Amino acid sequence: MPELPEVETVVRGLRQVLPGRGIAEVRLGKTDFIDDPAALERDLPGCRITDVRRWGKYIVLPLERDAGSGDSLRLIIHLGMTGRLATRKPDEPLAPHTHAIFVLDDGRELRYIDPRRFGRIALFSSAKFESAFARLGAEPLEVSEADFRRLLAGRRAMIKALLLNQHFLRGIGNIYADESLWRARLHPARLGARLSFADAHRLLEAIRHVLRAAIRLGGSSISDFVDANGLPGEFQLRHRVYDREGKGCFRCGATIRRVIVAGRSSYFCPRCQPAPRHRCRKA
DNA sequence: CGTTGAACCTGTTTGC
DNA sequence: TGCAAACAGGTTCAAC
Repeated sequence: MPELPEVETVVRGLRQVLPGRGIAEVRLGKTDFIDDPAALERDLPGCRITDVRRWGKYIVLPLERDAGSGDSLRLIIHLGMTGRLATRKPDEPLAPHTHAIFVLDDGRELRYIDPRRFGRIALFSSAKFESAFARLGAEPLEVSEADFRRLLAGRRAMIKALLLNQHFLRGIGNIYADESLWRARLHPARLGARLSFADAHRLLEAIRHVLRAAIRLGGSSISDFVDANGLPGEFQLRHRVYDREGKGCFRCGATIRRVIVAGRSSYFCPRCQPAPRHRCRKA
């Protein structure tokens, strides 16, 4: 569910209601995906949420303590595969797998739901946040074409692996990697360093186009993604290759195939996205 | 540097 | 129908 467009959708929704709100109380369920549960319960009450930001696939809530002691905190939330984050009124029934509730000072609740618990919740000081998150790659919607070309240069990994690597670019996941590669007519097993100038140009254009369109439509709702208000996205209706094995390519009609690249299902059109002929390195 | 496979969890879909 | 296998939007780690 949650790649860059879905996280951005959630962030935009939460930004309408969270900034300025104080955290009154923290209630936790299962905590095996939380870095330091005791720290949340100890340090969060009394904090005020000043903003809602996105950093790759992370939701970042900058906090200030009303004592004004100077050391600001950042609550970071990663949705993993099945995480959901939304505000609810306290009388609304608790969804199954609700593992964290942040009670706000207006009586509403920010609830985190995650059946598989592949997500992550952690509290960082501003300084530790900077050092830990600066290591991630550039934002795909902000990186320049020149920088993108520089990133690709010398990378012997397959382009699909690079797109999924959050230290290469931050925020792209399996759906948007495949959708972008299809639009750019690049086979997922092509090597990054072997992409031509024109290939790189098309790929970055495709990434920008696909991510922007997905954000505009509120993300992709495969089975259960909903935004901060509980509404599903619509970009799944616009998927051109993802999860379309055996169906016709929207561009040329050839049969979409699925192969495993970088350990993940990768959908591509064998005609539009021709397989690379890697030079044989042995013997 | 790179790749692969497994692990972390639960739920849903698919196949025999 | 029933049960088991396969699969799922992500990340991390060990082993090669």
